[in-house]
Amino acid sequence: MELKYKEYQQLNLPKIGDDVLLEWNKSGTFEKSVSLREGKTPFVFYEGPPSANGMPGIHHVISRTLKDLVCRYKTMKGFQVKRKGGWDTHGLPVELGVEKELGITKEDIGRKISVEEYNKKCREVVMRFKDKWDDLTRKMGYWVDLNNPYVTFENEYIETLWWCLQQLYNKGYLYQSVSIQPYSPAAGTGLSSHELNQPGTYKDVKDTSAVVMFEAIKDKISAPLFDSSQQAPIYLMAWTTTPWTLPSNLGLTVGPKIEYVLVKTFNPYTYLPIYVVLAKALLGKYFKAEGENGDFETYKGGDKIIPWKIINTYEGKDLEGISYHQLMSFDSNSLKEILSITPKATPFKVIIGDFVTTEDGTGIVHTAPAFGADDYKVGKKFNLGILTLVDKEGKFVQGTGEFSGRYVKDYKNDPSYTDVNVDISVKLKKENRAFKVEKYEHNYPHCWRTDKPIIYYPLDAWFIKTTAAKERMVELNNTINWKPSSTGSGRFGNWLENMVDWNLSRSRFWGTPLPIWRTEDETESICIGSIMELNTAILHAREVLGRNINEAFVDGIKDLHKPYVDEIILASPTGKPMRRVPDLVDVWFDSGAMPYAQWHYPFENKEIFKTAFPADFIAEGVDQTRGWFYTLHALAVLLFDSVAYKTVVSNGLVLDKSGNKMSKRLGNVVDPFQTLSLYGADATRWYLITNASPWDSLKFDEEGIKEVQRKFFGTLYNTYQFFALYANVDRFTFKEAYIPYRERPEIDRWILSSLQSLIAKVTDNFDNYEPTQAGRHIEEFVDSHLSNWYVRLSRRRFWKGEYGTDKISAYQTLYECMETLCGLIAPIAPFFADWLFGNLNQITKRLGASSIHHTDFPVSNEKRINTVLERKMELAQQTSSLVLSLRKKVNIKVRQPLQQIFIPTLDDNTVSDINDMAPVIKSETNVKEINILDSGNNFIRKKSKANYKTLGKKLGPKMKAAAKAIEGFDNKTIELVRQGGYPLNIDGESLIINNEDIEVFTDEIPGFEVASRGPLTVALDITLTDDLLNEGNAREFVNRIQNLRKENRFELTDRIGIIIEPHDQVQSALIKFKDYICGEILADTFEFNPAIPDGVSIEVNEAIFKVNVFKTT
RNA sequence: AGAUCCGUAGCUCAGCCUGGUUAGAGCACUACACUGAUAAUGUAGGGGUCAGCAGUUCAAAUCUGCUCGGGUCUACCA
Repeated sequence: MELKYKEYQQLNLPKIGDDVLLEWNKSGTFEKSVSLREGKTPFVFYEGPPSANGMPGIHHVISRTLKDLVCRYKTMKGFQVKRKGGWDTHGLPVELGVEKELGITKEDIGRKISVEEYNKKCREVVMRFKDKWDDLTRKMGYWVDLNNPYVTFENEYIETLWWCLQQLYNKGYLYQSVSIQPYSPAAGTGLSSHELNQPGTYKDVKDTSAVVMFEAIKDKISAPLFDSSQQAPIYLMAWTTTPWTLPSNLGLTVGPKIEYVLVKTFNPYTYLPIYVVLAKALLGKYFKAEGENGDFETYKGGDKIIPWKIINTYEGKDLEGISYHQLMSFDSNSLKEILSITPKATPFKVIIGDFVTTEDGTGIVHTAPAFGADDYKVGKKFNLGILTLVDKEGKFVQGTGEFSGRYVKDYKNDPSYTDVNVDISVKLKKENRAFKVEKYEHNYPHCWRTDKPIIYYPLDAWFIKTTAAKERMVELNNTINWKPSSTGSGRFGNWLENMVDWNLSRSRFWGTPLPIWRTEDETESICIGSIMELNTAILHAREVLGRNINEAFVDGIKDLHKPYVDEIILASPTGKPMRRVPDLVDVWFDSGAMPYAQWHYPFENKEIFKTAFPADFIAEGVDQTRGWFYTLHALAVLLFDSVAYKTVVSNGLVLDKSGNKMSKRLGNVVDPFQTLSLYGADATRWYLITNASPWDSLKFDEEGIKEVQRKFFGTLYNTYQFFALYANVDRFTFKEAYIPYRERPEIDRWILSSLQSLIAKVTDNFDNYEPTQAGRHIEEFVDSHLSNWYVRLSRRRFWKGEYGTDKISAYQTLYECMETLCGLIAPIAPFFADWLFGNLNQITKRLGASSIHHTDFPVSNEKRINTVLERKMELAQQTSSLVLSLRKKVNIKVRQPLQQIFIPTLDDNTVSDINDMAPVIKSETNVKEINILDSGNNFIRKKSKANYKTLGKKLGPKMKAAAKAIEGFDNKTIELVRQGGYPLNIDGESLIINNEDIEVFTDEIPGFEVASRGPLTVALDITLTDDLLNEGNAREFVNRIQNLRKENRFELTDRIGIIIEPHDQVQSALIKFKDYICGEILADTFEFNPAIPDGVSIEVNEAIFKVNVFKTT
């Protein structure tokens, strides 16, 4: 039995996906697509590791589609693209999940459950949904190596991380310091930003706020202040919502460009005369307008209106360096104490900070370096020192006067708690140091576990000195191709500009331990860079410190996690014991180091690494910009002075169809498995890619997938079905010689030209990482060019006539289009492409590949691109469309032939174009003649319009008048302008206008109904002669019989006989067109019989009569 | 608060870079038509202050500035 193209009942995309997937798995299609390119230029791709402790969502499908299509495309372009999968396994989400599951909190770890057991649990949980992920990966057609993934908790992986850390340590980039972090005194623990971003942590609360007055000291620097005031002291006013930080105050920060004023007034609590300094913009907050320049002499304490007067104005930077008296002095915050902590500190002065605003407060910021990140930063910059007068339980330390031991907030749910902030404010009021005390409502973060307010608190942490390489990081970032580019220059570039050192420390349990050991006095420390180094050091320590230590590790360490590493004691060069610092490193370090750690570099795979760094391409969600994209970049620059990736695509979020973020809470999460099984991977992928640019957020709507399924895949599938139907009849298997392009009919050359143009566009878009545009171009081609024009117009060629050159040309052309389309769509719709390719290639064996993914991407043959032809065809389409609209208007169906149409045109090119396209237009619109009314024809009325583009430049303001004048031109004037140099009179001024300055058209033809679109106008002659009516009846009759053939399920090639009941209205037409009719309906016998035995009633243009059709073969 | 993306028909999106005449397509709705591939298609209809305001210009959906609304990221503030 000979091979036939498979024909199908209906399109079933999910089934196609399943079948193709089965084939891929059986034949190792993915592996082969990589091995086939052995020795070719590598295209390096990095997989950002997902965490398998949560279920995959639909948003994972979009980013993975994007990654997959690029890798598939590059493979087809001849590169070898290895794709190593990976798993992110450490980190807080994992730990929080385990805590929740076990019903414990962080404090219980090490008490209720050993660290060993806890980490064992984490290790189990972290791969909980690996199977689900692998399943999704396969079903969505994401080709990535699942068999040899990198896993961040494995010893080899961690060993490379240690190596990286040691490199940084040796370069002096790894250091310990204090950082100000969110801290919960109630829970006794620092909080990560992740925890702080839990819903409900930020609450509106009312706190006691105070505007307090710091007394300036008169000296050389402050002289400009004192020049204008003599009698009363001068105070710098600052505002705080946390009065408990005031004893720890060490500075006052002003904005360099903010305008400040010195104001003479009275203290509203003590009524004493004072001078105060504050931002001019905030005067209104503290002083009533009526009091300005009031009478200072008559003022009495208690008066409602307090007089005030601006004495002088300063810029922030003029105030820098002014010293002031400490606001609240205790034993614990004496200068002596400050200097004992920071020996060369110079506190109690005015400093400059960019972060100061005039939105709230006074424009002068009370600065306590221990209790705010900004404060700490400027404190350090201006050497203020640091005071931490509150301990980790949240109470004042001893030596802080009457406040000693008091909690700064009610952390213990103490019913007798009194607010220390109020007491501090009262004390300051009494001391003439408060200007305004009031309740202030603001948004403040709370600990998600205890519901108590957090404070910002200095905690020890290890840092990577990323700021040391800032310039280089910015420089190298400029070489990275960001999609979209705004993310690179904006979000990412901005982030780099404002970079701070990378806080690596996490005080958790399940993560990569920081491999630093140090002596108790912190004078000696080492950073371990490999397992071997650690094992040697373990044994060395036993030599030096005695045989009773590290007993469990004499055979080497088995697991680089806690608690084991913490049990190891090493010996310092001077023979002192060293213990590991307790911190783990930020999980982002794990993933940022994946270019090295995935290959266990430099312990193994040095050669592979050389060819696999940096990446040519990575892609993740835009939320990774300051996550993975940053850590990859930072480490590559610090370790290798290189970028980590050359191109990065950041895709946007997937929202639900109403534009809301998908969340479990709202219940609007889309289950990717369900989507894939319902619509298939191809339709889902195609929808995700073509609906919106990857970086725009996508409103996910199933209706959109249905549309893609129906419109794009349905159309392409139908095109194939059509082809298969007739190719099987004619036994077309592409065995005939390829018919040269120039010998093919115009319509074939046209679609082939469009195809080559399409290849060029698609290639260009894929090369520029614009898959959305690529997909949309393909859609356009399949729908409006291939299916609804080429196939539609060529239909007859496939089923009529001899199997000769014209027919073979049609088959070859359509085949080539479909085969090429397989290649073009393969990156986005890999299953359908392979399925269609298989259906075609199994019969013709044109390409020696078993999968489209093993072929080369189509290359555009520019010689075949005929833009003139493409333009002409467009004109034919438009003309046909206009004629059809006219037919509709006068209600004459297309099956009724009409005699002629008229097309007025004044452009010689259009004349020849229309003539060339006449056969197409005639057959499509069923008219006999096309009459072109050219410029020589004077009986049509010409109209003119200004060419705004050319005239606007010349005329400027006179444009409007000119346009109006031009619209009034008659035929004669238009002709004069076309001859050139016509003087147009506007406002008494003569302007020469030429042919190119006007557009001439005509949209009416006397006596005819016309239709226009743009410059094109068509008129239809609707005169119906008897001949035309007869032919119309004949064609109508053919249509009815064809429908009957179809209803009776006759084969395409079945010959029939026909008996017709005579009917006056159509009889003559049927007789006259008998040959035509028989030819169309494949009838061998054709007879009339008034006594028709049986048959069905048909209706031809209101004539109703019976016919009987029967097979004769 | 800063950065960034988005705002065009009931819905999904083009057009904006490079200003120009009547702002387009698909979906959905209605009617008619075409079809021996079609769950397709064609024609017609309704549907738009192009988020708003101001500026530049002869001319603004398009360029500039501001405002508003939505998303995301970062930060969290005296």
